[in-house]
Amino acid sequence: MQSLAPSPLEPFLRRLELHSELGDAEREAVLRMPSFIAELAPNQDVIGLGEKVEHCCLLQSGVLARFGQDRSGQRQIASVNLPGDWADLHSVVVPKVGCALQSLTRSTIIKVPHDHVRRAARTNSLLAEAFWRECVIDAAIFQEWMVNVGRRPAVPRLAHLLCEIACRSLDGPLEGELEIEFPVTQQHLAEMVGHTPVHVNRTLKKLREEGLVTFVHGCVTIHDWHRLQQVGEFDPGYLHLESQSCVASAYNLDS
Amino acid sequence: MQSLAPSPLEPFLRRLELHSELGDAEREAVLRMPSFIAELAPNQDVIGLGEKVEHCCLLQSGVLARFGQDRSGQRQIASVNLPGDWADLHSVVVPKVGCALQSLTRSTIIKVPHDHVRRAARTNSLLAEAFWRECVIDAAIFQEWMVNVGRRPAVPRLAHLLCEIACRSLDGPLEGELEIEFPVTQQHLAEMVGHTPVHVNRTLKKLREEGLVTFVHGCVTIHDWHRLQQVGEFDPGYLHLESQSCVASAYNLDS
DNA sequence: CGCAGGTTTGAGAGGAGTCAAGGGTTGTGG
DNA sequence: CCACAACCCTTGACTCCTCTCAAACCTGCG
Repeated sequence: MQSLAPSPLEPFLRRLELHSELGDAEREAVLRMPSFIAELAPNQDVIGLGEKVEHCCLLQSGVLARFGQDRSGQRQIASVNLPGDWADLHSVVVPKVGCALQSLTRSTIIKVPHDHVRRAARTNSLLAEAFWRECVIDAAIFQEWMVNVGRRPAVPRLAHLLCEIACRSLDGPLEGELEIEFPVTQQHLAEMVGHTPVHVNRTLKKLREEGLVTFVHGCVTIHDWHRLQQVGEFDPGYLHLESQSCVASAYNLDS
Repeated sequence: MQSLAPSPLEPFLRRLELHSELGDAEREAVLRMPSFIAELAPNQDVIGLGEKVEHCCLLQSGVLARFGQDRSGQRQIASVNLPGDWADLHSVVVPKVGCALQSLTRSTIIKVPHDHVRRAARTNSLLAEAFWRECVIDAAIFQEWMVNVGRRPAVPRLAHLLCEIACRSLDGPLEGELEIEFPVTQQHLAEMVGHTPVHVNRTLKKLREEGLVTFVHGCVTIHDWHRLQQVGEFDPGYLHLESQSCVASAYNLDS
């Protein structure tokens, strides 16, 4: 790999390469995409409900959430983005999605025009496949959330969420006591798990009293990772964090 | 378009073309993919939990569901497939997904080896994009389900589900009284909306008493489409059933 | 200091789950 | 042809989880 000028897209390229084998051509294509940095205040719309967008957002720092809402205005967060995520890569192929995208905290994003992403994908099929794969992994996380929201009672439900956040924030094998920056409000947690803020508060209290987790000012302290994982029925497989865990023999199609 | 030998994949090609502009090369590439028909009894696994697959399934007739489960074995259906759906296209790029795929009723599927789908996508970037787009639309439906399961009380929740099924089964504008084949049990409905079968039964009773829907032996009769849509807070936009509703200027990248 | 936004706690109401029993259909085997 | 089992649907009574409403308490900030 030859050295390229440092690009703000580098961490995002690394994310792609976690799941897909890319060659120099693909790497260059990604790093050459034009990008614009934007700062976001907390609770600021990146994409409004039903809005049609022209570029996609990569999250550099902060927390973003995609959510829908019911008629009464109650919001349900369908997914959360952490630094390093291609937050709305899907909008490249479906520019008008029913979900809004909002910052939960002060965040900085990198905007890349759809045209360039699409062109890169059109001229480079391995890259197209990598993008496609990222979107599918995203969807796998939704599915896990569906199970969480649809089936688990409050305590395991919140535990599961916190386990996921821990795995996605930290890397490497987790163990013992952990501390995670996750600067969202209990209101936000409620919107993620499909409960009311009041009930999330009581659930957090239970988790605290069990000596499992403390959540203060958006700082999550997991006191016993193993036991929390038990309680949350959490198995990190669906996150596909293992390098190449899902790459399907990228180069074996020499026919 | 020149005439090609009739292929069982034709309806699935049509589905792709609903969302993506394809040329003759792409059409041929799809229709030339080898395919194997398989029959499924009700409640038969197509893909087991955590299994790794080598071909993807297109649903010709019947109903398929993708579901996860919590530790106690409670199942949550994350999505339902109706005839014409590329049921697990996503498995082409992520062959090991955490969700199982099962038939809910007697079904017939068409299996296409991953290799061939992947090869078609690699050699034809418009097709790759079309596949990617299908997966993203799938995910948009998950998101809507998240809102449904996470936020709506029983009656609107079930109403919303039935509205979606109606829109996806029938085509054209809906109105007045409708009848839909949806041969699943109340148990299955419960797994879709995240409730118990008993509670689904009571909810169906309410819908019936309101004169909105009758569900008998897997046959759904919607007595008042407009009002059901109201009750279910249903807006079909997310299904992307309008032709070309999400195609992003497929051919405007002549650079 | 006073205000706003977030957190904590309580009391009461209501929605959904559980357990259990009875009723219909369908299909199979005697 | 009938008996029986299996499966699904239906209903009731009771429990429990979560929501609602409301008040108090923090904490940071203008």
